[in-house]
Formats: sequence, C-alpha cells, structure tokens
Amino acid sequence: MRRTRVRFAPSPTGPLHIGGVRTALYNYLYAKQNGGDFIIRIEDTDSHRFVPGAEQYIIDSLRWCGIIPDEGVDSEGKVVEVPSERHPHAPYRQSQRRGIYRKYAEQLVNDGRAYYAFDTPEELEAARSAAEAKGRTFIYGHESRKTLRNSLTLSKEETARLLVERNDWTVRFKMPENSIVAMDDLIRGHIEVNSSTLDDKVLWKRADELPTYHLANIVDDHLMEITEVIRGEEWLPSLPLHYLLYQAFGWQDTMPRFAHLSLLLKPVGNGKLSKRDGDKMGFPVFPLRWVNPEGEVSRGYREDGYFPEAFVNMLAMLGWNPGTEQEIFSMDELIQAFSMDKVQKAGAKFNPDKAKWYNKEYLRMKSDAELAELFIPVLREHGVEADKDYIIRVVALIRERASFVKDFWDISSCLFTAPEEYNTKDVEKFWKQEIYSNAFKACGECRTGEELEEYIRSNELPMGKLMNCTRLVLTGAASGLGISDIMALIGHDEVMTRWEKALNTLSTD
RNA sequence: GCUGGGUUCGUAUAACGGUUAGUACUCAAGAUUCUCAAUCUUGCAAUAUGGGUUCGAUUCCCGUACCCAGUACCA
Repeated sequence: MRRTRVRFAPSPTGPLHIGGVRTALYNYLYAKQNGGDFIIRIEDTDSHRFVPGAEQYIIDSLRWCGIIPDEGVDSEGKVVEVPSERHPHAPYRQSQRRGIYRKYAEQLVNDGRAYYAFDTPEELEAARSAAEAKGRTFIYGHESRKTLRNSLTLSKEETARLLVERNDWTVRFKMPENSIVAMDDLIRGHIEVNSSTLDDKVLWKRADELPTYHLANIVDDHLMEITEVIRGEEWLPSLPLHYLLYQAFGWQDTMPRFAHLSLLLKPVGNGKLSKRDGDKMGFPVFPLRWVNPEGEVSRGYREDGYFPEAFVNMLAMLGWNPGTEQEIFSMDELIQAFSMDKVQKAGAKFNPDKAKWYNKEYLRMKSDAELAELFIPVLREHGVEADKDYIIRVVALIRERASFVKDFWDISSCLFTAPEEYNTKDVEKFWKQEIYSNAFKACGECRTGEELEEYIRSNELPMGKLMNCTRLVLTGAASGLGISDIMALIGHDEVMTRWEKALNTLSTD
C-alpha cells in the first residue's frame, strides 16, 4: 500500500481563480483524509507565458485558505529548491528540472514510441489552413505524419544531420492507430476512446530544452510518486495520451488514479467562470486582490471581507456534498467527510448569494470580542477611536444585521458620530413642526427609550411619527437601529446635542 | 465539424428501481417591532426530450436537443 501523495500543479501564468482554489482544496482534503502528502509543483514549462508574481500569488492564496503544502516550492514557509532527506523530490519548479526530461523523451524515441519532428511552425500553420480550406481539422496523427518531415519519413542520415544542424525540432508521441484506450476515472467511471482520433502531441521542444505539459507531468508524477491525480476537467481529453505515456514508459503498475473535476460556471448564462464575470456582476473571482503587470486591479475575497473559513467552506460545497444536510464544515470536518464519489460530475454555477450567506454564518460564530477586534481597524479608517468595551457593546447590538465586518460601519456609525446629513425623503415625511416639537420635548424629559415610549403613550401622541422623527435626528434616517438601543449607547447628553444640531440644520419654520 | 464529458426547482444539491421528489440560498406573503434589519411561520418552484428494459424508472440502455471541454512547439 503506497502512501497517498497528491499534487496541485498550477502554471504561473496569472492569478489562481476560485476554480483553481477548489481543485487545490479537493487535493488537500483527499491527501489529509488519507494521511498523505499534499505537494505543490509549479508547471512553468512555457517560458512565453510566465507572469511575474503569479507563483507567489498562488502560494499566498492557498496559505490564506489554510491549505499548507507538505512539499513543494513553498513548504513550511521555506522555498525548497534542492533535494534533501525531507524533500527528496525537490526541486518543485519544472523550469529547474529541465535536465531530467530529455532522456525520457529520447527513451521513447529509442523504443519506437515517439519520433523526431522537423516541421516548422509555419509549415504546420500552412497544413492547418490547407485542411481548414477543405473544411477539415488538421491533426498531426497516424495519417498525416507519413507525409510530414520527421524521423519516420526521413532517412537515418538525414535525421541525424537535422538533429545537430537545427535547433527547433521536437519529439512527438507516436500515437497508436485504432486501439481502444480504456480508462477509469474516480469521478466519471469507465471511459473508452479510440486512439485514431488522437494526435501526435509534442512532448519535448529542442528550442528551449523543455518538455511540454504532457511529458513533464507524467515524468514528474512518476518521479514524485504521485498516487492520485485530481485536476480540472479540461484535462480529460488528454487522459488517453497520459495513459499511453505511462504504458510506453512501462510505469503502468504505479500509474496514479485519476479524478477529473468539473468546471466552475458563471452565475448566469452559459460558460465557465471568467475574470470578466466578476467585474461585471460585482463579485470576486480571485481569492486575493491581484494587480497584473499592466496595473489592472481585480478584487479578492480576502479584501472583500470574507473569512477564509467561510470561503473554503463555500468552495468545498460547490460540486461536492456530504450526503447529509450539514452545510457548515470546518477544514477538519471537511477532511473527515470528503469523499470522491460524492463529487458532482456536472459543472457548478457559482452563486454569489450563497457565498455571502456562508460569510454571515461564520460571522455569527465569532464572539463579540473577536468581531470588535476586527472592527477596530475599520473604525480607525473612519477616524474613530473608541473604548474597547463600548465597541463590544456596539458589536453585540448590530452583529445580526451584517454579513461582513465592513458592513458594521454603515450600520453603526450613528453610535460613534452625529449624522452629517439627513435623508431627504425621511425629512419630508417626519420633519414637521407638530412632530419634531413634540419629539424634542419628549426627548428632553426622558433618559431612556423605555421612558420615552411610556411618555409618548401616556400623552397619547403618535408613536411611529415621534420615534421615526427622533431616529432621523439621531441617525440621519428614519429606518435603522432601535431608539432605545441608540439612547442607551450614546447617552442623554449626546441625544440632546444631536437635537440641537438637527434644529439648527433643518428648516424649522 | 470531430472527439470526449455533462443535464433534478432560478442556483447548489438529496433521493445508490418503489418518497406526497427532501434540504439550503434567492424570491414572495404573514407574524413580530417605533422603522429597517434579524428572527419565526408559510408559500412559489424541478427530474431536458423521445423511445426502450421493468410489475415499477430521477435512477439502467439507446436516440435527439442543449451546455461544457479539447482539437497549440499553452497549461
């Protein structure tokens, strides 16, 4: 029985979006449930698409979520680049492993499972457009390779000559003709594909001495002793190639098991979730704020005020369910409950409302003191310094009304400062001489909300009108916190100060 | 186009051949309150479609429709 080892293998071409975070999360949950290792490997074999900062962003995002790798570029907070006893599989960045792939590519050629190809990008492009003109799709496969420039069609001498003369050749996999590839997926079950529909994928590029995804992925998964590959659905079409590669290397006995996760879809309409949707519909698609090299800013869940636990919980439930009605799970509970056969096959549309609901639930699990602590920086931003005990009392009063800590300010600013302006509609409705004169008089005579209510009742005055007028004076609007609660917190003197301000500000003729 | 994957209320999902098709979010109504929110109660709302198999299909098989992915010297 092999020790469970799974990996999350992102490409540092940009920020990790929430679909990627979910893939990492499922890998992590699976690893931890089985007492195994979670590894982060950076797949940077495409030198042209490298984006500075992306790798760090990925690591920071996972860390924020509480997903800490056992091995990988960033393990236990340290960058691991040199193999050691603890990290025999290092380095974890494919660009730093470039030396190890070539011999595997050549082994395949020697075994007749791959061949050298000398077609230039221009030649391939021409072949592609020629096929397109005839309404077909060009595939570099068992048919077309017979007419193209490669070690299968060229003489041994010619091949040897081109190999040294040119530096832009590739190694291509020699896809078998008409054989059924039978595969098993942990989520999707049995799948079969005829190899004739598949093309001869490039495995290794002489130009930059680097493998493509397919070769690097298989070689590294093998070398790193990966037992399960849990990845996005976009890889399902290349699963037959990967199966065949394991066979070609003779590694089928230790071939990992595969699980292909469905994609996260946009909330409305069709298609997968994209960066644009977030901007357009007002929710983040990234865990953390991201500023791209051009200076364009994308918001993040962290900056939008989400608790990482809520974010993780929400993501876990998108495409997986525990089979019970429990919806709130800590990371430890998720590790316990997770199971691959409860993972949904179909893509899940992302639901921003539910995400918000999750955050509200987690907010409610925090103590008043914890929330007060989180609220203090928000208050400071608004130039408010207040007594800790007072803040705790405020938080206790308003916590049920908010989904995010940052909402606290809008709800409770009236408990810290007098209103700067008064809601026009409410003024129109409640700022009438017969109302405010009575309300002002009542407030002058009463110390508490209870007294005020009793006063209004016993004098047979209109309760709603006087109360709303008072709230308008105290908070700037007729709707909001209870008068009683406001009075208890700000005190009678402040109540009268605000009356004075209102009488001075609003017209009283 | 071709290849592969997918399809239960608007959304996320439950029901491993037998249920009045359940739950949560959203939405609506009512209760409550000085207002708003919260809360509680109630409600609206689904098995894509056509054929099989079966005593019985959401569930198994086949077709169709629709959606998604792949079709790069990108991952």
